[in-house]
Amino acid sequence: MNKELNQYITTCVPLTDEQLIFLNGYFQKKIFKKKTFLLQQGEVCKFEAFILKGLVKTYFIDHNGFEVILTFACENWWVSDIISFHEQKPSKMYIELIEDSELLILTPIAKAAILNEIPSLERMFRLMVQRHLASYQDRLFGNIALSAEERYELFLHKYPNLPQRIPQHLIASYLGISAEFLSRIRKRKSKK
Amino acid sequence: MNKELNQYITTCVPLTDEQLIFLNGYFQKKIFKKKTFLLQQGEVCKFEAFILKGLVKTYFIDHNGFEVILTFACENWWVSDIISFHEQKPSKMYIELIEDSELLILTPIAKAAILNEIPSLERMFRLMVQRHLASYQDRLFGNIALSAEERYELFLHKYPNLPQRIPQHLIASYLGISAEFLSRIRKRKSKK
DNA sequence: CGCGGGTTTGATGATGCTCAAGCCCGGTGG
DNA sequence: CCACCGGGCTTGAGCATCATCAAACCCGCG
Repeated sequence: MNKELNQYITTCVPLTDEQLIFLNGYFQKKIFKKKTFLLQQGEVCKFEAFILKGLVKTYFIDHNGFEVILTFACENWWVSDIISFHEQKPSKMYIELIEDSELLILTPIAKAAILNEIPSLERMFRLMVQRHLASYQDRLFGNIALSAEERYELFLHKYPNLPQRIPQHLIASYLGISAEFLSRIRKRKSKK
Repeated sequence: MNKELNQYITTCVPLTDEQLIFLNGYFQKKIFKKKTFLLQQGEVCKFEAFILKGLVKTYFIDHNGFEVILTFACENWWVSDIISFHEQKPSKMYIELIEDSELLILTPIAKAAILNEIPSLERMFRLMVQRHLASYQDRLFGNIALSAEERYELFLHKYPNLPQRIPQHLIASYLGISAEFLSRIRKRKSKK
């Protein structure tokens, strides 16, 4: 039984203790070193993972070979290539650890088994997908409507504890700007 | 019974004729004039709509009062504010018709009734959300990794029949550029 | 101690915006 | 039927934002 997972689940769906026990049995706790790839471009994503400890980035590679960060995920978030996972098609995505991490892994078979037994869990997974959707929607809007500096401020405000854990150049990539320009933004800020 | 809807559904989930008949009864066919708002900022979204005919835009308003187009949707697509609809929370979005349109409207109550009777339809709705997710993901990547001209080419390539139906300045907004700049891109293109 | 990855700084240049004006064209009223 | 209007598209000039490249710097780590 895992406390964090249970807490997360029960904020989405009310479940009995028996159901929680049943369900916990289908997750595999695994530990990974940083810089490990959980998924590489071309592979089919075979997991949804709940993060107990650590920090993960997901990204695409652009046509100059540079990373474009799609998401960061840390404690109490899910990480996966949702689309590749559900359609069992090759992914365009890389998922790589930024920190040593501890994950609860859910395979497609395990997920099917759980949902078969506890159909109301559909709700939790739907919420998970919706949260990702909302996040992409906000970021797309931000990237179009906001300046780089405003995007940075927003990022600091939304994720106050993350910036210390993430190298600058990755934050820059997430914001859609060059590492050099982020450095200048920070300099301007510190002068006030 | 509606042919287009049935066709769409059965490519997602195999259903019996009885199920299709049952299900069709829960959709309301409605006709709207262009420039009608299906949803405005602050309202709770009370529908998911399948488009039989016509063209719709969804957008946010930025802090200068300009539209930022999130999506276009036309025949055989769904339109809704997925998040507002499911959480029954006020939306940040506008949904407005670009053309006179014919829609099949599904209310939260009707959706619940259908899913209660035909649980396997969950799959179709999950696919709908996933397609939106994939689309936002691709656009976010494109907006970061690609130049305005590349984004425009990609748009023409992905939706070859849409550009004729959509005013330039809306396409510009969708691409995240000014109407003037799109005009220049088109001029450059035509010179080749 | 030296190495290497990350960050900073400067100089230069491209991309795309803003503002203002003109143009084209379909719709509307006289 | 024409004149006028208004919205969308184009064009030009000037400018802001942000990228690129190169060099220096910083600092933890082997």
